Amino acid sequence: MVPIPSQVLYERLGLKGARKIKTGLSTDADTLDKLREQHPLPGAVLAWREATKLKSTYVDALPNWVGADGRIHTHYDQAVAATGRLSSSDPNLQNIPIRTDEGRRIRDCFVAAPGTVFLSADYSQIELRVLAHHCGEGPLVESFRAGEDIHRRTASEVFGVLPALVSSEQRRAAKAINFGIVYGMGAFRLANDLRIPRAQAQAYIDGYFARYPQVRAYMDGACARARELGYSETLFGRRRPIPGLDAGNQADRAAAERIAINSPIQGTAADIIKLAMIAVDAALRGSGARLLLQVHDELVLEVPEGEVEPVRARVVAAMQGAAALAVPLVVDSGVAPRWGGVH
DNA sequence: TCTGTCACG
DNA sequence: ACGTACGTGACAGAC
Repeated sequence: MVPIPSQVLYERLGLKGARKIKTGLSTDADTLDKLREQHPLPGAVLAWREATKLKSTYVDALPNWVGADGRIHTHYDQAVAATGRLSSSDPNLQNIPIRTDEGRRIRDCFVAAPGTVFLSADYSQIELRVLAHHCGEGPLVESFRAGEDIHRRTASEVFGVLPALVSSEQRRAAKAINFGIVYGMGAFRLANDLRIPRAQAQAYIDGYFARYPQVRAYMDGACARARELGYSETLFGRRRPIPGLDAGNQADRAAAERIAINSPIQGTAADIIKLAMIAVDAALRGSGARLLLQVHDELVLEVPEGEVEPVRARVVAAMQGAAALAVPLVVDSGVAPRWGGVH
Protein backbone atom coordinates (compact mmCIF):
# COMPACT_ATOMS: atom_id res chain seq x y z
CA MET A 1 0.00 0.00 0.00
CA VAL A 2 1.85 2.99 -1.30
CA PRO A 3 0.84 6.55 -2.04
CA ILE A 4 1.47 7.94 -5.49
CA PRO A 5 4.02 10.65 -4.75
CA SER A 6 4.27 11.74 -8.36
CA GLN A 7 0.59 12.73 -8.72
CA VAL A 8 0.46 14.50 -5.37
CA LEU A 9 3.73 16.36 -5.82
CA TYR A 10 3.43 17.36 -9.46
CA GLU A 11 -0.29 17.51 -10.18
CA ARG A 12 -2.00 18.50 -6.93
CA LEU A 13 0.82 20.59 -5.45
CA GLY A 14 2.33 21.67 -8.76
CA LEU A 15 5.95 21.43 -7.60
CA LYS A 16 8.45 22.36 -10.30
CA GLY A 17 11.94 21.30 -11.31
CA ALA A 18 11.69 17.51 -11.19
CA ARG A 19 13.99 15.40 -13.32
CA LYS A 20 12.29 13.72 -16.27
CA ILE A 21 12.30 9.95 -16.64
CA LYS A 22 10.81 7.58 -19.22
CA THR A 23 7.45 7.38 -17.52
CA GLY A 24 7.05 10.97 -16.38
CA LEU A 25 8.64 12.96 -13.56
CA SER A 26 11.05 11.37 -11.09
CA THR A 27 10.43 11.22 -7.36
CA ASP A 28 13.86 9.83 -6.50
CA ALA A 29 15.79 11.00 -3.45
CA ASP A 30 17.89 13.56 -5.27
CA THR A 31 14.80 15.12 -6.86
CA LEU A 32 12.84 15.21 -3.60
CA ASP A 33 15.79 16.80 -1.83
CA LYS A 34 15.70 19.68 -4.30
CA LEU A 35 11.93 20.08 -3.92
CA ARG A 36 12.21 20.57 -0.16
CA GLU A 37 12.39 24.34 -0.44
CA GLN A 38 9.02 24.45 -2.19
CA HIS A 39 6.96 22.40 0.26
CA PRO A 40 7.25 20.28 3.43
CA LEU A 41 5.92 17.16 1.72
CA PRO A 42 9.07 16.07 -0.18
CA GLY A 43 11.01 15.91 3.06
CA ALA A 44 8.29 13.83 4.66
CA VAL A 45 8.28 11.45 1.69
CA LEU A 46 12.06 11.07 2.01
CA ALA A 47 11.78 10.17 5.69
CA TRP A 48 8.97 7.74 4.91
CA ARG A 49 11.00 6.16 2.11
CA GLU A 50 14.02 5.65 4.36
CA ALA A 51 11.89 3.99 7.04
CA THR A 52 9.96 1.69 4.68
CA LYS A 53 13.12 0.74 2.77
CA LEU A 54 14.83 -0.35 5.97
CA LYS A 55 11.74 -2.17 7.19
CA SER A 56 10.87 -4.10 4.03
CA THR A 57 14.36 -4.97 2.81
CA TYR A 58 16.08 -5.65 6.13
CA VAL A 59 13.99 -5.68 9.31
CA ASP A 60 11.18 -7.81 7.90
CA ALA A 61 13.25 -9.93 5.51
CA LEU A 62 16.50 -10.85 7.23
CA PRO A 63 15.02 -12.90 10.11
CA ASN A 64 13.58 -15.28 7.53
CA TRP A 65 17.12 -16.13 6.40
CA VAL A 66 18.32 -17.26 9.84
CA GLY A 67 19.16 -20.95 9.61
CA ALA A 68 19.08 -23.82 12.11
CA ASP A 69 22.51 -22.77 13.35
CA GLY A 70 21.18 -19.32 14.24
CA ARG A 71 23.22 -17.69 11.47
CA ILE A 72 22.53 -16.14 8.08
CA HIS A 73 24.43 -17.67 5.16
CA THR A 74 24.65 -15.55 2.01
CA HIS A 75 25.40 -16.83 -1.47
CA TYR A 76 28.33 -15.43 -3.44
CA ASP A 77 28.46 -15.41 -7.24
CA GLN A 78 31.87 -15.22 -8.87
CA ALA A 79 30.63 -14.92 -12.43
CA VAL A 80 27.92 -12.28 -12.42
CA ALA A 81 29.55 -8.85 -12.15
CA ALA A 82 31.16 -7.81 -15.43
CA THR A 83 34.16 -6.23 -13.69
CA GLY A 84 35.17 -9.33 -11.72
CA ARG A 85 33.63 -8.34 -8.45
CA LEU A 86 31.75 -10.87 -6.36
CA SER A 87 28.05 -10.39 -5.91
CA SER A 88 26.01 -11.48 -2.91
CA SER A 89 22.41 -12.64 -2.81
CA ASP A 90 19.76 -14.58 -0.90
CA PRO A 91 20.24 -12.49 1.12
CA ASN A 92 22.56 -9.82 -0.18
CA LEU A 93 24.96 -9.08 2.68
CA GLN A 94 26.98 -6.59 0.62
CA ASN A 95 24.34 -3.89 0.97
CA ILE A 96 23.56 -3.93 4.69
CA PRO A 97 22.93 -0.29 5.74
CA ILE A 98 25.61 1.88 7.36
CA ARG A 99 25.26 5.43 6.02
CA THR A 100 22.52 6.63 8.39
CA ASP A 101 22.12 6.19 12.13
CA GLU A 102 18.88 4.27 11.63
CA GLY A 103 20.58 2.06 9.08
CA ARG A 104 23.52 1.34 11.32
CA ARG A 105 21.12 -0.05 13.90
CA ILE A 106 20.37 -2.82 11.40
CA ARG A 107 24.06 -3.59 11.00
CA ASP A 108 24.24 -3.76 14.78
CA CYS A 109 21.81 -6.69 14.73
CA PHE A 110 24.69 -8.84 13.43
CA VAL A 111 26.41 -10.12 16.59
CA ALA A 112 29.60 -12.16 16.81
CA ALA A 113 29.37 -15.64 18.36
CA PRO A 114 30.00 -15.90 22.12
CA GLY A 115 33.69 -15.57 22.89
CA THR A 116 34.44 -13.95 19.52
CA VAL A 117 34.41 -10.49 17.97
CA PHE A 118 34.14 -9.16 14.44
CA LEU A 119 37.31 -7.94 12.77
CA SER A 120 36.71 -5.70 9.77
CA ALA A 121 39.64 -4.80 7.53
CA ASP A 122 39.13 -2.50 4.56
CA TYR A 123 41.34 -1.08 1.85
CA SER A 124 41.75 2.68 2.03
CA GLN A 125 41.02 4.38 -1.32
CA ILE A 126 41.86 1.25 -3.28
CA GLU A 127 40.39 2.41 -6.59
CA LEU A 128 42.26 5.72 -6.53
CA ARG A 129 45.45 3.83 -5.68
CA VAL A 130 44.88 1.54 -8.66
CA LEU A 131 44.35 4.63 -10.81
CA ALA A 132 47.59 6.10 -9.42
CA HIS A 133 49.38 2.88 -10.33
CA HIS A 134 48.06 3.04 -13.88
CA CYS A 135 49.27 6.65 -14.11
CA GLY A 136 52.77 5.87 -12.89
CA GLU A 137 53.71 9.36 -11.78
CA GLY A 138 52.36 12.73 -10.80
CA PRO A 139 50.68 14.18 -7.73
CA LEU A 140 48.37 11.20 -7.25
CA VAL A 141 51.34 8.85 -6.89
CA GLU A 142 53.32 11.32 -4.80
CA SER A 143 50.40 11.89 -2.53
CA PHE A 144 49.78 8.22 -1.78
CA ARG A 145 53.49 7.54 -1.29
CA ALA A 146 53.65 10.39 1.21
CA GLY A 147 50.58 9.17 3.04
CA GLU A 148 48.75 12.45 2.51
CA ASP A 149 45.02 13.14 2.73
CA ILE A 150 44.22 12.50 -0.93
CA HIS A 151 41.17 14.76 -1.16
CA ARG A 152 42.99 17.62 0.53
CA ARG A 153 45.85 17.24 -1.93
CA THR A 154 43.44 17.21 -4.88
CA ALA A 155 41.78 20.37 -3.56
CA SER A 156 45.17 21.97 -3.17
CA GLU A 157 46.06 21.17 -6.80
CA VAL A 158 42.71 22.10 -8.35
CA PHE A 159 42.07 25.27 -6.35
CA GLY A 160 45.68 26.39 -6.12
CA VAL A 161 45.89 26.76 -2.35
CA LEU A 162 48.32 25.27 0.15
CA PRO A 163 47.05 21.99 1.63
CA ALA A 164 46.84 23.54 5.08
CA LEU A 165 44.58 26.28 3.73
CA VAL A 166 42.07 24.02 1.96
CA SER A 167 38.57 24.79 3.23
CA SER A 168 36.11 22.07 4.15
CA GLU A 169 34.01 23.11 1.17
CA GLN A 170 37.00 22.77 -1.17
CA ARG A 171 37.86 19.37 0.25
CA ARG A 172 34.27 18.24 -0.23
CA ALA A 173 34.35 19.33 -3.86
CA ALA A 174 37.68 17.56 -4.39
CA LYS A 175 36.26 14.39 -2.90
CA ALA A 176 33.37 14.51 -5.38
CA ILE A 177 35.87 15.10 -8.20
CA ASN A 178 38.03 12.14 -7.16
CA PHE A 179 34.96 9.98 -6.85
CA GLY A 180 33.72 10.98 -10.28
CA ILE A 181 37.05 10.66 -12.05
CA VAL A 182 37.02 6.90 -11.53
CA TYR A 183 33.67 6.72 -13.34
CA GLY A 184 34.39 9.10 -16.21
CA MET A 185 32.01 11.73 -14.95
CA GLY A 186 30.77 14.76 -16.81
CA ALA A 187 30.27 18.35 -15.73
CA PHE A 188 26.51 17.93 -15.59
CA ARG A 189 26.67 15.31 -12.87
CA LEU A 190 29.38 17.05 -10.87
CA ALA A 191 27.38 20.29 -10.99
CA ASN A 192 24.33 18.44 -9.78
CA ASP A 193 26.20 16.72 -6.94
CA LEU A 194 27.88 19.89 -5.73
CA ARG A 195 24.86 22.11 -6.44
CA ILE A 196 26.99 24.51 -8.44
CA PRO A 197 26.60 25.96 -11.96
CA ARG A 198 27.58 23.64 -14.75
CA ALA A 199 30.23 26.03 -16.05
CA GLN A 200 31.89 26.05 -12.65
CA ALA A 201 31.86 22.27 -12.53
CA GLN A 202 33.44 22.19 -15.98
CA ALA A 203 36.13 24.57 -14.71
CA TYR A 204 36.86 22.22 -11.81
CA ILE A 205 37.20 19.27 -14.19
CA ASP A 206 39.42 21.25 -16.55
CA GLY A 207 41.50 22.33 -13.58
CA TYR A 208 41.81 18.74 -12.43
CA PHE A 209 43.08 17.46 -15.77
CA ALA A 210 45.50 20.37 -16.07
CA ARG A 211 47.13 19.26 -12.82
CA TYR A 212 46.72 15.53 -13.43
CA PRO A 213 47.63 15.03 -17.12
CA GLN A 214 48.62 11.42 -16.44
CA VAL A 215 45.03 10.66 -15.44
CA ARG A 216 43.79 12.06 -18.75
CA ALA A 217 46.43 10.00 -20.55
CA TYR A 218 45.33 6.86 -18.73
CA MET A 219 41.70 7.45 -19.68
CA ASP A 220 42.53 8.11 -23.34
CA GLY A 221 44.83 5.09 -23.42
CA ALA A 222 42.24 2.81 -21.81
CA CYS A 223 39.66 3.80 -24.43
CA ALA A 224 42.06 3.47 -27.36
CA ARG A 225 43.29 0.07 -26.23
CA ALA A 226 39.79 -1.26 -25.65
CA ARG A 227 38.73 0.04 -29.05
CA GLU A 228 41.57 -1.87 -30.74
CA LEU A 229 41.24 -5.09 -28.76
CA GLY A 230 37.50 -5.15 -28.22
CA TYR A 231 37.97 -5.64 -24.49
CA SER A 232 39.44 -4.01 -21.41
CA GLU A 233 41.95 -5.71 -19.15
CA THR A 234 42.80 -5.50 -15.47
CA LEU A 235 46.34 -5.42 -14.09
CA PHE A 236 46.12 -9.18 -13.67
CA GLY A 237 44.68 -9.90 -17.10
CA ARG A 238 40.96 -10.19 -16.44
CA ARG A 239 39.17 -9.20 -19.64
CA ARG A 240 35.80 -7.57 -20.19
CA PRO A 241 34.42 -7.34 -23.70
CA ILE A 242 33.39 -3.78 -24.49
CA PRO A 243 31.19 -3.35 -27.54
CA GLY A 244 29.98 0.07 -28.57
CA LEU A 245 33.23 2.05 -28.63
CA ASP A 246 32.65 2.68 -32.34
CA ALA A 247 28.95 3.42 -31.96
CA GLY A 248 27.66 6.19 -34.19
CA ASN A 249 25.42 7.32 -31.37
CA GLN A 250 27.32 9.75 -29.15
CA ALA A 251 25.60 8.73 -25.92
CA ASP A 252 26.18 5.03 -26.53
CA ARG A 253 29.82 5.65 -27.38
CA ALA A 254 30.37 7.79 -24.27
CA ALA A 255 28.79 5.08 -22.11
CA ALA A 256 31.15 2.48 -23.59
CA GLU A 257 34.11 4.79 -22.95
CA ARG A 258 33.16 5.15 -19.29
CA ILE A 259 33.08 1.37 -19.02
CA ALA A 260 36.51 1.16 -20.68
CA ILE A 261 37.84 3.69 -18.15
CA ASN A 262 36.24 2.23 -15.05
CA SER A 263 36.49 -1.53 -15.61
CA PRO A 264 40.30 -1.83 -15.30
CA ILE A 265 40.10 0.18 -12.08
CA GLN A 266 37.18 -1.55 -10.40
CA GLY A 267 38.30 -4.90 -11.83
CA THR A 268 41.89 -4.58 -10.64
CA ALA A 269 40.63 -3.73 -7.16
CA ALA A 270 38.43 -6.84 -7.33
CA ASP A 271 41.42 -8.96 -8.39
CA ILE A 272 43.49 -7.60 -5.50
CA ILE A 273 40.97 -8.42 -2.79
CA LYS A 274 40.50 -11.91 -4.25
CA LEU A 275 44.26 -12.46 -4.00
CA ALA A 276 44.06 -11.06 -0.48
CA MET A 277 41.33 -13.57 0.45
CA ILE A 278 43.63 -16.42 -0.59
CA ALA A 279 46.51 -14.93 1.41
CA VAL A 280 44.29 -14.32 4.43
CA ASP A 281 43.00 -17.88 4.31
CA ALA A 282 46.59 -19.16 4.37
CA ALA A 283 47.61 -16.74 7.10
CA LEU A 284 44.70 -17.86 9.29
CA ARG A 285 45.58 -21.54 9.34
CA GLY A 286 46.11 -22.70 12.90
CA SER A 287 44.07 -19.84 14.31
CA GLY A 288 40.45 -19.94 15.43
CA ALA A 289 39.51 -17.05 13.16
CA ARG A 290 37.15 -17.41 10.20
CA LEU A 291 36.47 -15.30 7.14
CA LEU A 292 32.78 -14.39 7.07
CA LEU A 293 32.18 -11.74 4.42
CA GLN A 294 33.71 -9.85 1.53
CA VAL A 295 32.21 -6.46 0.74
CA HIS A 296 34.25 -5.36 -2.31
CA ASP A 297 37.04 -3.55 -0.46
CA GLU A 298 36.45 -5.02 3.01
CA LEU A 299 36.83 -8.41 4.69
CA VAL A 300 34.87 -9.28 7.83
CA LEU A 301 36.13 -12.06 10.10
CA GLU A 302 35.00 -13.67 13.32
CA VAL A 303 37.94 -13.95 15.74
CA PRO A 304 38.25 -15.54 19.21
CA GLU A 305 38.66 -12.70 21.71
CA GLY A 306 42.08 -13.96 22.79
CA GLU A 307 43.46 -13.94 19.24
CA VAL A 308 42.43 -10.50 18.08
CA GLU A 309 45.75 -8.70 17.91
CA PRO A 310 47.81 -11.45 16.25
CA VAL A 311 45.01 -12.15 13.75
CA ARG A 312 44.57 -8.46 13.02
CA ALA A 313 48.28 -8.14 12.27
CA ARG A 314 48.23 -11.14 9.94
CA VAL A 315 45.10 -10.05 8.09
CA VAL A 316 46.34 -6.49 7.57
CA ALA A 317 49.73 -7.73 6.38
CA ALA A 318 48.16 -10.24 3.99
CA MET A 319 45.85 -7.63 2.49
CA GLN A 320 48.52 -4.96 2.18
CA GLY A 321 50.87 -7.46 0.56
CA ALA A 322 48.32 -8.90 -1.86
CA ALA A 323 49.72 -6.81 -4.71
CA ALA A 324 52.75 -4.60 -5.25
CA LEU A 325 51.57 -1.40 -6.88
CA ALA A 326 53.47 1.81 -7.55
CA VAL A 327 51.81 3.14 -4.39
CA PRO A 328 51.29 1.42 -1.03
CA LEU A 329 48.11 -0.51 -0.25
CA VAL A 330 46.79 0.70 3.10
CA VAL A 331 44.34 -1.30 5.20
CA ASP A 332 42.30 0.09 8.10
CA SER A 333 40.82 -2.26 10.66
CA GLY A 334 38.39 -2.29 13.53
CA VAL A 335 37.12 -4.75 16.12
CA ALA A 336 33.72 -4.95 17.82
CA PRO A 337 31.18 -7.48 19.10
CA ARG A 338 28.56 -6.03 16.72
CA TRP A 339 29.06 -5.35 13.01
CA GLY A 340 27.84 -1.78 13.30
CA GLY A 341 30.58 -0.95 15.76
CA VAL A 342 33.69 -2.00 13.88
CA HIS A 343 34.54 1.46 12.50
C1' DT B 1 8.10 -9.15 -16.20
C1' DC B 2 9.27 -4.38 -16.19
C1' DT B 3 10.09 0.05 -13.87
C1' DG B 4 11.46 3.00 -10.32
C1' DT B 5 13.66 3.38 -6.27
C1' DC B 6 17.33 2.71 -3.00
C1' DA B 7 20.61 -0.20 -0.02
C1' DC B 8 25.88 -1.03 -0.50
C1' DG B 9 31.07 -0.44 -2.51
C1' DA C 1 19.20 19.37 -29.24
C1' DC C 2 20.36 15.57 -26.29
C1' DG C 3 21.82 13.22 -22.34
C1' DT C 4 24.27 13.26 -18.65
C1' DA C 5 29.30 8.59 -13.32
C1' DC C 6 30.88 2.54 -12.47
C1' DG C 7 29.23 -2.15 -10.35
C1' DT C 8 25.53 -4.92 -7.93
C1' DG C 9 20.48 -7.10 -5.56
C1' DA C 10 15.83 -6.52 -3.25
C1' DC C 11 11.45 -4.58 -2.84
C1' DA C 12 6.84 -2.57 -4.17
C1' DG C 13 3.72 -1.63 -7.59
C1' DA C 14 2.06 -1.62 -12.34
C1' DC C 15 1.02 -4.35 -16.14
